[in-house]
Amino acid sequence: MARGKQVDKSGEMLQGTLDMLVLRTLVTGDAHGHTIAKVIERTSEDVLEVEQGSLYPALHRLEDRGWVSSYWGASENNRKAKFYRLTAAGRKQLVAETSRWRQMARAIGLVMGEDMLSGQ
Amino acid sequence: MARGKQVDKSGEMLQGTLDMLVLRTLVTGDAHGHTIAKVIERTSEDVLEVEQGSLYPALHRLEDRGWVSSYWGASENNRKAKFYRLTAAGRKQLVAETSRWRQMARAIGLVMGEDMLSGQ
DNA sequence: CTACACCACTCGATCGTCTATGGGAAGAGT
DNA sequence: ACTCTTCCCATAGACGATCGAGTGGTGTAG
Repeated sequence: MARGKQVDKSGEMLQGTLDMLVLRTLVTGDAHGHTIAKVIERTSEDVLEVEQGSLYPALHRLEDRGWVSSYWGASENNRKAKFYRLTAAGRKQLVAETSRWRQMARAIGLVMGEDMLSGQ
Repeated sequence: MARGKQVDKSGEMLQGTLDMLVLRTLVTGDAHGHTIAKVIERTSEDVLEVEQGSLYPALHRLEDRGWVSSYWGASENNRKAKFYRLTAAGRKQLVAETSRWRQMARAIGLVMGEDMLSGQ
């Protein structure tokens, strides 16, 4: 098929939102990487795809910045797994990123000419 | 000032949406770079900032891909300016990117636990 | 004992954005 | 005439997030 390339894989469009999504997922409780990815994929109705090559760097990034902490434990399937817990700073960051996300989404809606509903 | 860095400039969060915004702006009519940037900033109520270092590469990118065409003309202020026009392929691309944007925004809303209003 | 799902991690490449910098030309003010 | 500001286009280098592909290890089921 003399086709060009399909430029859009899901993740490429909204770079920068993965951290927020991970943080949000951890509000429910501690979780390890594999689970976090599955939860995001499922709750997004499989629209979002979380690649491992994006997930683990993100997790380490969040930990470096002090937004999550980690500890080793056993997964639901009795395997060794690194669990992540949201820190106080992480909660603040989540609030900040969420409000920024809403602001940006609304701004884009304005330009696109929709009534996207500010939703506050 | 012993300040670190402010990680979030607006554009960094939604990488990939600039093309869509530019395309959308051109639906109204041909325009040159400087104007396109102003229109996006204004209609977004100054939430979005369009840096020249992002705008011109984006414009050239869009032209390379055949989504816009360009021609030299005179601006409203009687200055030399390169105008851009949406092509038929550009319109199709805009439709595709818009629907993708809506899908992603909705998916993120689901994960974030909001009722962001699917809006169709 | 083999196959597979689960779990973590890493590397190279790519791509879009940013900051910074360059130039040129019109119009206003001095 | 000169300068200053605003408008307008453009590019270079650095940066950071993502992707694709690959490594390695371990319970569990057949």
